[in-house]
Amino acid sequence: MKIDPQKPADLSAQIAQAIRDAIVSGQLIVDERLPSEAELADQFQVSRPTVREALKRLAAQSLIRTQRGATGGAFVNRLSFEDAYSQQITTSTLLLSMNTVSFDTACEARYALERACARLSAQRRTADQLATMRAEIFRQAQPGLTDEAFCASDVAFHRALVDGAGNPVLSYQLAGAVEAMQPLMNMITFTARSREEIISLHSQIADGLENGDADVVEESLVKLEKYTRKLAHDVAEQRRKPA
Amino acid sequence: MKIDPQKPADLSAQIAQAIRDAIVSGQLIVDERLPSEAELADQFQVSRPTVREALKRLAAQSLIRTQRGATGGAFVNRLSFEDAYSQQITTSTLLLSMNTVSFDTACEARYALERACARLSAQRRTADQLATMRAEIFRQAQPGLTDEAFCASDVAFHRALVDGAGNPVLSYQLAGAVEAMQPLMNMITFTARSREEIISLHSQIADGLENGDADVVEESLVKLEKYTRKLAHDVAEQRRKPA
DNA sequence: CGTTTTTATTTGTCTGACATTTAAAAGTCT
DNA sequence: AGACTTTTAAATGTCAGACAAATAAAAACG
Repeated sequence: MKIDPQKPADLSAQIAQAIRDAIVSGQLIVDERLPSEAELADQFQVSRPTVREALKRLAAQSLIRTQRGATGGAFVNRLSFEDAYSQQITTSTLLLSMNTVSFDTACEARYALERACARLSAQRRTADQLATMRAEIFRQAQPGLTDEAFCASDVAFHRALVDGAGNPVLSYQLAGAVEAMQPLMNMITFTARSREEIISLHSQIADGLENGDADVVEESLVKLEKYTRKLAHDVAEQRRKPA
Repeated sequence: MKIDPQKPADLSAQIAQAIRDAIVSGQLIVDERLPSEAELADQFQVSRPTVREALKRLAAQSLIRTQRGATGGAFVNRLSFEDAYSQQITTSTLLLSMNTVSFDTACEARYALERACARLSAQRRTADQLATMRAEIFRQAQPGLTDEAFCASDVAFHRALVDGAGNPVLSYQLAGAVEAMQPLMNMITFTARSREEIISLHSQIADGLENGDADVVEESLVKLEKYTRKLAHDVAEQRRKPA
């Protein structure tokens, strides 16, 4: 691990990159302890605050964890699926909020990905996952449910559908797509009428998964996508002509 | 933006979270300048190094950028698709390398996601994207191509297929799935024979996209998945009985 | 031998300082 | 007055040294 002392600025970024490379290339393995901050400062010929800035960069990416005390230090962190989920969600949410992505584009992507899980989920969903979906559908039908709660339940329903595929890599990849849509979905004020339709389609999906009928699930997802996009379109229309 | 001074450790993490929340919630908008490090230190009642550690965490996630000089400072960064791509790829690669994910699981996820693009890509792929695919197929057929070059070309081919869907959100979500597979693919030593078959399937895909025939594309992708998994299985078999 | 105390190590934080970069302000010359 | 040069101020980048707090091992003690 070497850094170029010629390059002027951002020593901490260079050091972070050097350590990152060492982790990615396998020179540093999971749970291995990095040298202490003082030792790293010596090795890289920089001060301790600079080393610390580098370590914080890595910590922000969940690449290391730190522990205080005598046997403490910075350890190479096993990037768990959970950590990866939340990073993925944060990034996706920001990406959608800070770029002009049309609702249609985001919606299309989300449902295209979700349909990719339909077949696998129809084969593999556990009874537990199916029960979760049924429970969420039940909750969604409760009168007096706030829009936020309805959206959260919607996300939970779709998460269960995705997890039903029994493929953690797939779940990870879709986490962003499903969760990041929630803020966008919140822009649509769900009327009682529109909820009814959505709940009906959710039921069709659950039925399809229960019977292992992937075609029904895919079809219902297509309908759900169309309906969601229509809702968004109507809301946009209303805003244009508020009268 | 407030932090809890009671909680003992990791002030920098709390500060980073506070600023992150301010960005996500829209209190800080793109290209807005944050207060200077000294001012932030005052606001949060901490020292400047602590503030700096917090800022480095945010910089590691491309949430802010910093600029030196009189009118410099930390600015809220517009998270570009490009930045998001590379973060996605890094995270996915690490996730796969640091967890015991079977080749089958990763492969299944990748092709399930890729098939999600097939229909859209058959409708929308540009002539340019099709040309890229044909060019990559041609390259893949060159004798004497190294395994690394073949894999890179394979990735380029699939990237073009995904981008053909004309949905940047979809491209972003799939970047990780496609790129992170490359290290795993490299474990398979492609023989000349296996390349032939892969190239043939690539051609079928390109033909399908050219003719707007999504079914052919999906079918070919299924075949490609099956073939890839068979190759991996054979390699594993050979390793078990090296004689 | 078990419990308590001490000690050493390491991260977390603070203070104060200097270097470097950068753009604006001030000054100077034509 | 206008164009060029110099100065200055503000900000980040870096450093050095110090102390606090946590933690586990070592030492002391009953």
